[in-house]
Amino acid sequence: MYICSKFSTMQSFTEENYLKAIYKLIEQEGDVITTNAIAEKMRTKAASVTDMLKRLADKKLIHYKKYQGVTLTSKGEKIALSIIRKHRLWEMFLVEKLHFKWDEVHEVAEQLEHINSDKLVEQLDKFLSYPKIDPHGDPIPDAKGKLTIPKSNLLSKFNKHDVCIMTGVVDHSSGFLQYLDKAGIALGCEIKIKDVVEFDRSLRVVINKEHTIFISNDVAKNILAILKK
Amino acid sequence: MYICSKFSTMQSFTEENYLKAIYKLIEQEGDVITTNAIAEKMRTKAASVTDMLKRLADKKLIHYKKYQGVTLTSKGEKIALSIIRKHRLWEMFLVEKLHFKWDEVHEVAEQLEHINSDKLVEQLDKFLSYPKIDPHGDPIPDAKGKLTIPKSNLLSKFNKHDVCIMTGVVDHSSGFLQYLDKAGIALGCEIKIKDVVEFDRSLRVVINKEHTIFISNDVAKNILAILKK
DNA sequence: AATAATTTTTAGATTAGTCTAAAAATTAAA
DNA sequence: TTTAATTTTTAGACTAATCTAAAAATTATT
Ligand SMILES: [Mn+2]
Ligand SMILES: [Mn+2]
Ligand SMILES: [Mn+2]
Ligand SMILES: [Mn+2]
Repeated sequence: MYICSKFSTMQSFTEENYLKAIYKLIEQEGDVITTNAIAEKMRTKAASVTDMLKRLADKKLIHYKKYQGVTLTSKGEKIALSIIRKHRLWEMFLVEKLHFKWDEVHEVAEQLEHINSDKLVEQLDKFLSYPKIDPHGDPIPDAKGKLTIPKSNLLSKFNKHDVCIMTGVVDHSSGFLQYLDKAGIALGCEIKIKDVVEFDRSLRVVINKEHTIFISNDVAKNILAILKK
Repeated sequence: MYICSKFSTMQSFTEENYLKAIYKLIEQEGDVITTNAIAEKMRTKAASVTDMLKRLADKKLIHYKKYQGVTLTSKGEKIALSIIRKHRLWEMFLVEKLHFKWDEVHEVAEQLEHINSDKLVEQLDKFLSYPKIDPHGDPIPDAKGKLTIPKSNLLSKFNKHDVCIMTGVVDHSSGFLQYLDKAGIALGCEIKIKDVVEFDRSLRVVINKEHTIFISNDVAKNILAILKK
């Protein structure tokens, strides 16, 4: 079932989701992506993935040779980036204009990212004053698909006495985001590392010069930050 | 392909569109709707409609007996109204917040109306200050699905010397809406009928006490209005 | 280098939604 | 009240996307 049968340039929701999944796997895993990795990310079976890979290859959206893994063509990458752009702009809209919390936006954005209208995206971008990052600190590709990756590090990599600014998260699950809310940790807040426990690499930190909390290494590995100033 | 396999209450886009089409046909044509009428409205074939009617009947969304036509169950009507509510709220958003023109919103709203999130709809409604009508003058069902139909008449039914207020359109095509723009006729403007030509029932009218134009009976039959004061 | 384990692909089936062509039922006309 | 025209339904086929089970290819281990 096609969204719009009028134009051959149209993708189904499913195709768009595959392209996005492949893009994100390449972004984190490396250059060539396996069938199984896609199956896991898409929560489907390897056989279904193989089917889809053939179709995407036919449409020149991916480079694919049997048993050799997958990369995106520039056409495929362009589509993936436009989906990511829409996802993050909609998340921004939901938080900024409709007062959603940052742990409530992802599911809805998963639907909104497939709405097809260039004018809608550009006007939405303008309405939001051309945001550079989304509510989770992830960069928003510009209209041309250019994405400027902010260079931050895992909080777990910083040292005692470092003062840093929280810039993003690795784990985007609502569970983790709600934990951060409770801990008073939000995007842009100051995190001063008071102590690093040798034994388990857990941290004692001061948030916004206000309150002191302990965070496990597991948590620290899912927080992104940069050194202050 | 279901949008969300988690809940049995979920409809596919296609099912939602059929329910909406049946609702609108009942609204204008009368109580019982034929297979062919649905086929025409959905731009599909009668055989496809019969297939779908069986499925909708299985789900208790319509009352359907072979050869006897279709009506909506209250469950089916509730879904139809929620789709219409979303469609009109999104049109309002596009015009009010993203500065779309009234002839540009329908296609995009056709996509947005299927986004599934109660919170999104209620927050959007609030963000727009709970509008009662959409950019074309059509009433927006409230959160409970209650729809208050504004009682207006075709401009073609009014008489010489009547002064009325434009409240809506029958034809929603962008062609007709663009014609109205050019003629300076917009929702809420005053239309004073200066003359009715016997021969072809065309009208000479004054818009907003500003300019005089001639409109054919064909046009007048597609404009809704109420008497001023 | 041969065998075992793993990954990937094929084969065949299923479901939603669509189509055309033909059969059946209803409605209109003679 | 038969016959003709129209409407609606069935039958059978197609596509996209999915699945399971089995075959083939690749990679790892002896
Ligand atoms: Mn997200
Ligand atoms: Mn995000
Ligand atoms: Mn509309
Ligand atoms: Mn409208």
